Amino acid sequence: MEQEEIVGDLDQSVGYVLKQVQASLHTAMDEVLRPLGLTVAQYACLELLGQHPGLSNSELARRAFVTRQSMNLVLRRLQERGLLTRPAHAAHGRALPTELTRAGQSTLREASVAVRAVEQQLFSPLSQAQQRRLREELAACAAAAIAN
Amino acid sequence: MEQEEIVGDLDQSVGYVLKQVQASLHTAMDEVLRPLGLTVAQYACLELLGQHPGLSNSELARRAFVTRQSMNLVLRRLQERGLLTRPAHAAHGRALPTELTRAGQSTLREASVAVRAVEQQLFSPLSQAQQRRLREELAACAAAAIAN
DNA sequence: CCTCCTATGTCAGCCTGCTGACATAGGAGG
DNA sequence: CCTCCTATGTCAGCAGGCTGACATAGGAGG
Repeated sequence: MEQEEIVGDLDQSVGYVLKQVQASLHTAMDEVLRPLGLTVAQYACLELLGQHPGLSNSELARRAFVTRQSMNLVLRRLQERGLLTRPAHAAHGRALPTELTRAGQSTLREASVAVRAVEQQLFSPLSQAQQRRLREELAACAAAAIAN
Repeated sequence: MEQEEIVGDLDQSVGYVLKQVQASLHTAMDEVLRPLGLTVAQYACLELLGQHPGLSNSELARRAFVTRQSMNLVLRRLQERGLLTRPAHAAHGRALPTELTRAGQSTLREASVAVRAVEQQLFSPLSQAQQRRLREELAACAAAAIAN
């Protein structure tokens, strides 16, 4: 229908290409997570808790790039499914430290394997060295953006 | 509150860092576009039409990484504001070729300048050569993902 | 010529994420 | 000690995006 050889200026924009790859990643992740009954946001939450047990709702939200309110809903769903536990009352401040249950850890392991495969597939056009450099350069941009 | 020096495994994931940068870009774009009364999706639509006049709803949706239904709503809003025009009836198939009005082109120019500045700022930690290589490598991944 | 098959535009309903607001807990500073 | 100030959790309301569905236009293939 369209001549794809005609390369517009948008393909010259780093931001557009970045969005393109991110969209591909999100779609691919959604496809492999759906059979496990997980959304991408829910998976992100589990992965964060797997690597940093005891994170609070707000802290999880920041690291998953969503608001506290959205993360709150994610946590509630996962808690209903028995994948994680939160104390009813805060021991010290108001922050409620969250932890994975056995079931949560099990689900996370399954999901993590699938997502890792997806990621590996997506970045397969690049060598290991290229992937590492890509990650470092993107991390530099992210760090600068936060500092700003 | 948290020791940021502690680097978890997630920061070793290209996908996570990619998401981080993309989230920063989206937030920054939203901030500069809001004063112009535009959402990120609306800007994307205008930019696509500026570079490829006559694109249909479905084609715009694909290139903006949303569904036809979502793009349809975006187009309707922009049309109400007089920023673009669509024929009431299709000349040939069912596709309705969309074009920017003078007002649309004007708004696009303003927005485009602002967004370009944001992008330049975000990727400023990288040299021109690094940015170019980054874009090419990401484009390679995107192309492979589509081919798959 | 007639029959699939695909692509497009559109409607309805749902879910998710965000903004705005509020109460509360802890710490900083006078 | 009392007063801001910040951070957190949570509730309510709203906008945006997605899935599912339908009708229609055009082309492919027998």
